[in-house]
Amino acid sequence: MTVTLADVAHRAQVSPATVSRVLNGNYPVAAATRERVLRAVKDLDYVVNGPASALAASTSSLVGILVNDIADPFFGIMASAAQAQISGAEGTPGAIGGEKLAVVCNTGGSPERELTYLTLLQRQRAAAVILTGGAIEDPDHSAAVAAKLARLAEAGTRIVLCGRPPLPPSAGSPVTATLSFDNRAGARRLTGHLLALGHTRIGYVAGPAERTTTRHRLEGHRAALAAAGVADDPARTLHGAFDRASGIAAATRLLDAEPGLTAVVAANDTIALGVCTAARARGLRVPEDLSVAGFDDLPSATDTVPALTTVRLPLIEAGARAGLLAVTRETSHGPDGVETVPAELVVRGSTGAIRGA
Amino acid sequence: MTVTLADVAHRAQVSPATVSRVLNGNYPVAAATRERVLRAVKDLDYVVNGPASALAASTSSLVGILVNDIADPFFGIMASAAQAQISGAEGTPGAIGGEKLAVVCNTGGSPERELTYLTLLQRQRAAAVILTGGAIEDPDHSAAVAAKLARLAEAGTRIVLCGRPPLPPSAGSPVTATLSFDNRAGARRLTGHLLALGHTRIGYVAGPAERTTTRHRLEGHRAALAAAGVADDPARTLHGAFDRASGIAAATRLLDAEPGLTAVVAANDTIALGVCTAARARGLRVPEDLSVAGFDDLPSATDTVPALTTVRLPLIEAGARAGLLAVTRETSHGPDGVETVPAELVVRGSTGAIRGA
DNA sequence: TAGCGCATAGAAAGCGCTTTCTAAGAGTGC
DNA sequence: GCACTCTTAGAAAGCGCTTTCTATGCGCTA
Repeated sequence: MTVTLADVAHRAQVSPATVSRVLNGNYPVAAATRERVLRAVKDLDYVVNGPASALAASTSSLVGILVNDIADPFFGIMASAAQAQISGAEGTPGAIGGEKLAVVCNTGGSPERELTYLTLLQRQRAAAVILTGGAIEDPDHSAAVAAKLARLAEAGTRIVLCGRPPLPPSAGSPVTATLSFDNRAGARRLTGHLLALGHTRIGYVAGPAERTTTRHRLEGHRAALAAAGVADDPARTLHGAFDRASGIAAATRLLDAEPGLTAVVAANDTIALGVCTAARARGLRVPEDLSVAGFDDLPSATDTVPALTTVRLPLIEAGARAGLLAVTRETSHGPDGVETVPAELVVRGSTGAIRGA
Repeated sequence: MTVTLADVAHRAQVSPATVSRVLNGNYPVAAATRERVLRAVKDLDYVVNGPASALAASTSSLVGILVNDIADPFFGIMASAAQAQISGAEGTPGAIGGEKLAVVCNTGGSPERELTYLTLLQRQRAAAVILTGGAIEDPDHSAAVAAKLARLAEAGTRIVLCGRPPLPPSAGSPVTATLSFDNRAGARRLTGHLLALGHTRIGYVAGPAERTTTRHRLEGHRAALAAAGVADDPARTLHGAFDRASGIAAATRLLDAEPGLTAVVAANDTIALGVCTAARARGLRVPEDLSVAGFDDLPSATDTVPALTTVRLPLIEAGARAGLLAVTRETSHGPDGVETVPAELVVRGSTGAIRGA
């Protein structure tokens, strides 16, 4: 049947214990012995039995990356960076254990599936779990997630939040590290930029109401308006999904209701692209007739003409850092294990001074 | 410490064997006993130890979905459909085992990472593996993949190809089922459509040269030209990546070299969107001055004005079917387990009759 | 009433690793 | 030259399940 560790041991003329030690590299083995074992491994084309290994060591080599929407580049970029980091982290100083299997789990934004995946990963005794993207703002669900994370942490699973707000810092929080995107500050700067250009009638296309990311960005937007003494007309804010169709629909409604808008801020770049499309469809030029701004600085933000003014989130860096924190003994800088990821304003062609200003 | 099956057995006043049987549902257990066990499971918040279970049963509940590019909606859509199907397939007639953990592994198009992931999934004794997207046309790599798949199949892992060409049908092929996209026929129809509109100077923006998908679509394109007796000028074909930037770059070069082109066919929709952008950037109207066509019929194909003429691939259906084949005892229709997924021409606004025709 | 089969549940032997505990040599210092 | 430490490797006991084999009790038929 399949080759087992015992077969390797036999061929290398050593005990199973020695083979295990060579493969896991956590115990001194004489160079000659090691060579012999590695040769036998290669000769027999031996592949470790993961479940057996996980059972004995009571931790597996699985790292789960939870994403809200697998088809959204925002998550794709982070997940891909995290995976690359984890795959390459084997030899990293401080690395925990050997080669990891980084896998992404798509919750589709559904609270139930988020919980299901967490349970499934718990069942697999995952080495680490990375949760990306905003959390769902439902008290019941948050509590259920927190409880699940506590169970995971108890079993030794490292937990990294990437782009999520920190969990309430209770004593003995289950979370290993949190990378918190500074959505509020970024949004504040973005709207501040538009205000500085003279805009005061600014529409806002928000994301799904129940996401923390949506709320934080909206709060930043409103804070900027308030700071500038500009009244915030609630009718100028519309909620939708984080996608292009949503941007088209919302922009259309917004401009129908108030054709005098001179700028529209979108909760992310994909929505912003939709807003641009909608604007052009009704004959408005960007930015001459309408300034449009996005958020995230996805690659697609520079695909259009003019390129999008947006807020840059270092997704690749954040994803990679999340991966690193997940599989090494490295601990987080920052108080309570929370690292704030900066959100930087990037001014491009899609925003301009208000006419006559 | 953590709750084990023995704890549950003790609480339910039954033997561990009975608990196992209740949880796996593969053996008759009296209703009353089952109830008692399920109560105990709930009371203790018991979660199966996946590795232990996998070790004893010599198969895990992991299903790996390999994708070339996690940030590409083409893969996102298929993967997401497959995941949804697998998560929901637990009770399906013919289902193999219980709840599965469907995870996606991003190879980034790298042959090494493809092999690495396959090995890692082998190590985890995955229940099934789904390989999506075109294969890499390198004899060494193909052989290595085939060998790896053989090892996986030997260990009981089901293997489903989705959007890949069938493996050479050797006796005892390791592949459980193949969903082969009919790229050639689709491409032939698409170019046929342009020829029917009177176009003869048609540019082609191909994908990466080493992918089977690229080759098949290009072959279809050329077959259509040949069938119409239109000479195929190799200079009109440019290879690039499957992304928008590639489309912009290639279209620019193509139109610089031969401004008289009246149509450009792209190897996929994302490239086509880039072609549209490049065309507009040089003042060409689509479709009046230049017809543009894509492939795949991604959601973004209808986001633009005019919407893209393209070839529809039923990605959701294919992904779901792949998921089903992966986790149920269902076998593939079609000879050698190969099912051909049709590619249907979708005519929209981005293609038009040649001027004066 | 004896005997048989069927439905249900327990006992126990692993699955293939990891890791603790133990042992055997090989150096080293006095 | 002897006791001691240090390095290296083996023996063996599980890790928590699944599953085969076995046992029990019950409802039948003859």
